[in-house]
Amino acid sequence: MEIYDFLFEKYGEQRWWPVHSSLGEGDRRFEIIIGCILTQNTSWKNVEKVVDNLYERGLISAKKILEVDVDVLKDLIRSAGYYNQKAERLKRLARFYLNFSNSVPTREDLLELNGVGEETADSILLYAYDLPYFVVDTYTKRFIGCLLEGEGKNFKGHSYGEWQDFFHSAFFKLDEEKKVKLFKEFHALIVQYCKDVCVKGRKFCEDCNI
DNA sequence: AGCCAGGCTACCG
DNA sequence: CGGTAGCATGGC
Repeated sequence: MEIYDFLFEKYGEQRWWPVHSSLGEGDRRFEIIIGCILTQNTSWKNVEKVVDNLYERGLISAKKILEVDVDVLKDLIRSAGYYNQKAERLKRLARFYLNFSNSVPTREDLLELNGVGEETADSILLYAYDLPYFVVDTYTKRFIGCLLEGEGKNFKGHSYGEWQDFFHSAFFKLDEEKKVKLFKEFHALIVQYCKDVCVKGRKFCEDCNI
């Protein structure tokens, strides 16, 4: 919690989602899901263009994504990279989303989808469905691995679940609503801190006050 | 010019 | 099982 407070004071609220707050409830959630897929191993800057692109064409909608021709979709999401894979993943997620229009998918439901791994599943559960799953990405591993095991290692040999458990157990006392709020913000703050201070390929540890 | 970005799958030993 | 090549674009 001390680390969280430090980061929040340093950077403030991160406001990741939604990108377009004028969307209706359901589409707003779907926009988050789209973002989770598109940003896989891709800078958010490149993804943002695509999200705006889709928004302007009224395609932030599971139904519309299913209707649009897959080659047209590929062209629209081009700048987010891996467009062949990601177009198929968006189609699968759109169908999935409609299937769960009256219920909430579980983590296992999400992981059954081709193109959804642990991080993407947790991002969707946390940011789109407001469920308390801490998201572990490469930044998070670098950040917390450095604090727990020392700087300069590659932090292999730990499973995704081990990293996640560290955060879950640290905040087990909070009620669900507070966890969700904190997990969303904490993860985004860690990303910001890593872009700013724990920059890959360079060592700015002398600038690290944590 | 080269490395990196809010990963996942398939396939290898 | 753990480890890794391939996927692709744009920014710095």
